[in-house]
Amino acid sequence: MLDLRQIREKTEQIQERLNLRGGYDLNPILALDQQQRELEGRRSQLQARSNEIGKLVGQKMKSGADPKSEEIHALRDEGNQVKAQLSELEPQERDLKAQLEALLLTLPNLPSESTPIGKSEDENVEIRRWGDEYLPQNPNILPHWEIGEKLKILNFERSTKVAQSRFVTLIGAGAALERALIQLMLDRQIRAGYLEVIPPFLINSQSLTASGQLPKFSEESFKCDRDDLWLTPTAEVPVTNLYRDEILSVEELPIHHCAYTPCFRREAGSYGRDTRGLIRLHQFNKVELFKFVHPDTSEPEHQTLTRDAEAILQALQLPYRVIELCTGDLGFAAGKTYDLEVWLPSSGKYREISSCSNCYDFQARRGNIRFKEPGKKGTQFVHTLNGSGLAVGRTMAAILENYQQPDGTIRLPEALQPYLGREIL
RNA sequence: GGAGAGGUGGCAGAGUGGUCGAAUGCGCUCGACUUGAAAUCGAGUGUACCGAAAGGUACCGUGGGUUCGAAUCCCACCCUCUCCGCCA
Repeated sequence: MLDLRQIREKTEQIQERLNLRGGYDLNPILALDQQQRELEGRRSQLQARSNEIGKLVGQKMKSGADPKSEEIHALRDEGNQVKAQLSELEPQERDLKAQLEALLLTLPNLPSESTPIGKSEDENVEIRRWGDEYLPQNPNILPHWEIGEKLKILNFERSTKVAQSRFVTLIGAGAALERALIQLMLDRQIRAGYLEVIPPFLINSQSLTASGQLPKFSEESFKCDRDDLWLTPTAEVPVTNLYRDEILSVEELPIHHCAYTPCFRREAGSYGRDTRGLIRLHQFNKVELFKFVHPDTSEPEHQTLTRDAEAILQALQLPYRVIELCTGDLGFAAGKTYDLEVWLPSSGKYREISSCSNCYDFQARRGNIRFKEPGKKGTQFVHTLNGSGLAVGRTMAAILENYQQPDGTIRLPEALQPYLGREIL
């Protein structure tokens, strides 16, 4: 959520930055804001008078005035009049506030000053590349779903029977590999200073609103209708909300968390895209990195978070590149994002395997996550950052392809071998 | 699912329908005393919105209601805890 006061005071600057990500009109918000504040002024004056009357009556009664005296009668009458006026203003004001809130919740975050300007993913900027020396030499690499089925470690067909398309069952070494990857990722991120959490996988609407999935993207998540609970689309949601409505002390910052969770996404609107394999499933595993930081440190924290995600790809010796998203391609809550893209030989392309975003105070404002600094008046919003470290299914896909040998076996990355107790799959 | 208890400030815990944003204790901050510390004593210590300021308004689980006036009374809902049942 953007700061209403900023919208009011720096309208043009904010409008300009919003335009970089597509058309958003601030005028309806400004109009509502003005009406609301005017109404609030009137209402609070009336309220003040009402309070005054209440006190006066109380004082008179206490000092032994006759409840039926004319004086008290007059006060009661006025009180009733004020109340009648209030009962007209109050619903109006409440309604305006709700409208205003609803509009504010639909505005995306502002792109940071340093974000490259562009309309679509075509204008994203490559920042760096790593691991060219690990690009596979084998010319006949099978797509990961083919080799996976051949090795009998992935099964898509039976999963469709059990659930739907876009689900997978991992079998034997496939299941073990998935677990090993999760374990390796967590081990390394914990060593890098992230405190592990396993949050609830079902989350309520308020949590989705705070992190930015609601109200605009409700069609992207699975919902349990009877319970106002949703299947988590990413650990970002439950982890952000761990500290919702809290005031942290400055010494608690920064908070670094890593979390393994399954993620559930409806993938509405992506019919026909990545229909085969592990790339786009309704359910996948992910280890997520998360930071709550002091605003002054969020830039460097973003860099190190990205490096921490990269460290996993490096440990697995998977070639990748780092892309900075342009203004037009930023996610709703993000102000600045680096995507990590891993090399997938079967498609001859780099594919997203991690997305590391600085959301600045956008989520903190929605979730009311603040901190207090001694010597400073009031509270400040924390900055939140998140990144995949990494998407596990896509990592498996990358391994099955990049490490494929001419004989159709998979030579496991060295870092992974201790976890599986073998070298070859 | 059945029965009961309860939701008040960072925590603990008072609160008769009227001056209660809320006693008291703990914690925390500052000051005094002390060579230093502890102990003791004194002062302070919620959040948000409006306002240049003075000040005003809101918040005692949430939403309604009664009343001139509600933390306190009424209604609905939510949540937590205990016991029983079921269950991994």
